This record gives sequence, C-alpha cells and structure tokens, in this order.
Amino acid sequence: MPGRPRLANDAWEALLTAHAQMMRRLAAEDVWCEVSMREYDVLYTLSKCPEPIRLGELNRRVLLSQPALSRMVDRLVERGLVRRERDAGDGRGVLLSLTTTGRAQQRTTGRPHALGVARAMTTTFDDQELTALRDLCRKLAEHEAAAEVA
Amino acid sequence: MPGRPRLANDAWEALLTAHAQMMRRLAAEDVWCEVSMREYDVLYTLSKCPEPIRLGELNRRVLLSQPALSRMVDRLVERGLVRRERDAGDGRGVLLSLTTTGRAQQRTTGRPHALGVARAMTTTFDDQELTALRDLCRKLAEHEAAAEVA
DNA sequence: TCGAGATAGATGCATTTGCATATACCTTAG
DNA sequence: CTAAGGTATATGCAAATGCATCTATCTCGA
Repeated sequence: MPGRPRLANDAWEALLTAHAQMMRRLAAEDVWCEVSMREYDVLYTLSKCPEPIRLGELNRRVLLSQPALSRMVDRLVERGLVRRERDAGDGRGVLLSLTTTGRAQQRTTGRPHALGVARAMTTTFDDQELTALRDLCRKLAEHEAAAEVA
Repeated sequence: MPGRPRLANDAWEALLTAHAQMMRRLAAEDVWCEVSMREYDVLYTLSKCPEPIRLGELNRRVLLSQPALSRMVDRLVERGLVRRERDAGDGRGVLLSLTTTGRAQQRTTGRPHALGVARAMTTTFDDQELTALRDLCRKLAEHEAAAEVA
C-alpha cells in the first residue's frame, strides 16, 4: 500500500500518460487539415462563450503563453475565423468572438473530432467510469482554478 | 442524464482542463531553472528505464515529434545529461541512457517537483479518489497503447 | 548474394513558441 | 487634474517544433 505522496504522484503520472496517449490518437485522426488541434482548442473555447471574451480570459482556458495566444488569434483573425474588437469599456483590452465562418469551421472540425473522442472513451469505459473520471477531473480543475487566484 | 457520447466528451474535456490547470500550476513552481518541464519529462522517462532504450521507444512515451525529440536529445547529450550510443545489434538505432550527472539532475529537479505534485493532488483528493483517478487513467492509457498497435 | 522495400534516426526549413520587454490605456493617491 | 503605478495586449528575437525528406542500415525473397 503506497504512501499518500506516492499515490498522488502515481495518479498524476497516470493522468499525464493517458493525456499523451489520447492526444496522439486524436492527432492521428484525419480532421486537422483545416485547423490544427491548438487552433481548434481556441475555436472550441470561443464557441462555448455566449458573448465575446477578453484575450486574458481566453488565455486562462488555453494552455499557451499570452504572446503565443495573441499571435495565434492574429492568424485566426487573418483567416476570418475570429473577430477581434477593442473593448469599448476598457481601451486596453480586446473582445474575441467567432465569426460565422469560424463557428462553421468549429462545427465542421468538431463533429468528427467528437466522434473520435467518443469512440476512444466509450470503448474503454462504461458509463459509471466515465462519470467518475469526469467528476474527478472537474474537481481537480476547479481546485486548481481556485488555487491560482490566491 | 447525458447520452453516452456526450458523457464521453465531457469526461475528455474535463481531463484536458485538469491537465491544463495542473500544468500551469506546476510550471509556475520554481524548479525549472536547470531543465525545462519537457526536458524533465525525458530525463524522468529515462530514469525509469533499467537499461538504455531506443529513441523510438522514448518517443512512444514522450509527446513530441520524432525530429523534435531527436534534437532535444542532442541538446541533453551536449549538456552531458544523456548518453547516446549506437546500438551494436542494429546499426540504424541509438541507445539512450542517463549519465551520472543526468541522473543527479533528474533527482534534483524531481524531488521538489514531486512535492509540488503531491501538494496539489493531496489537497484536492482523498486516498480513495487518488486511487480511482490513477486506475481510470491507467486504464485509458493502456487501452490507447493497445489500440495504436493495431 | 543481391536488390527492393522497410525501418531508425538525422537534417533542411518554415512556422510557432516563450521570454523579455514595449506600448497603450486605466486607476488612484495627492 | 496629474503623475506614478498597474493592467491588457503586442512585438523583437532567439529557441524549439513539426513536416517533409534524406541517409544509413536492416530484412527478405528471388
């Protein structure tokens, strides 16, 4: 019976490995010709927002440095997928949202991608396990989100 | 009650979010001055191998493209942390292992890093949850590892 | 034994990333 | 109202990354 710190590290290592394996599998799916996985991450995050969000807010949800994200948004704006407008209430900030094209692209890429995710996860887990994994991961994410404020 | 595919995607999204949040937190820990997180990933993976392994084998466990990994190994060899020798049994391949310095560096970086991981995970989860998360993630990783052979 | 095809790893090159820092704008004490 | 300090995003630049491809070596059937 492993000690608590050991167990904690084993769990984290397992999560890392699972993440890496799944990323590989999903990267191999033939759906990333129009937008890359990282770009999709941005499009998907924006697609979930009912209204425009700040770059900083987007940055909190996407694992990229602020400058890298800023430039990725440049490219997506250039390609007509994302709209970037100055925030009227705070002239420093920008407000980001999907264009109609961007939303369409997100759906076009997202549909087969979601199928791939579902295929991988449902062949591995039953409903109870899926729920357990989802809840554990949400708990971890929320705990970290709360911690970073402090 | 969500459908099965929906549940599968929610679980994956939660895993991704948890991963991203933890990575941010761990990246913020003040232990990455000597080796970066990705370099540590390589050193750690090698440290777990009882004997030298191939670049391709290492590549299977580290989420980097083959060329990127090849060059990262270049740099680690240059810095004296990794040994790279031609495989006597197969002249195309190389065998990688940690040098004494590399092993020491892995420990030096790994100790405080592991503490950070333990801090984050144990403040979030009890033992039962840690075990559940570990086992679920291992199951997913193993399922994917088995799938990629096919 | 030889040559076609397969495999392991390295390299050229354009793109992307992160770090440090600059710029623009906001906030607030005085 | 202003200047000092803070916050949001952008930019310069070196380093790292991925894709395509190359080289070297291995395998195997004729």
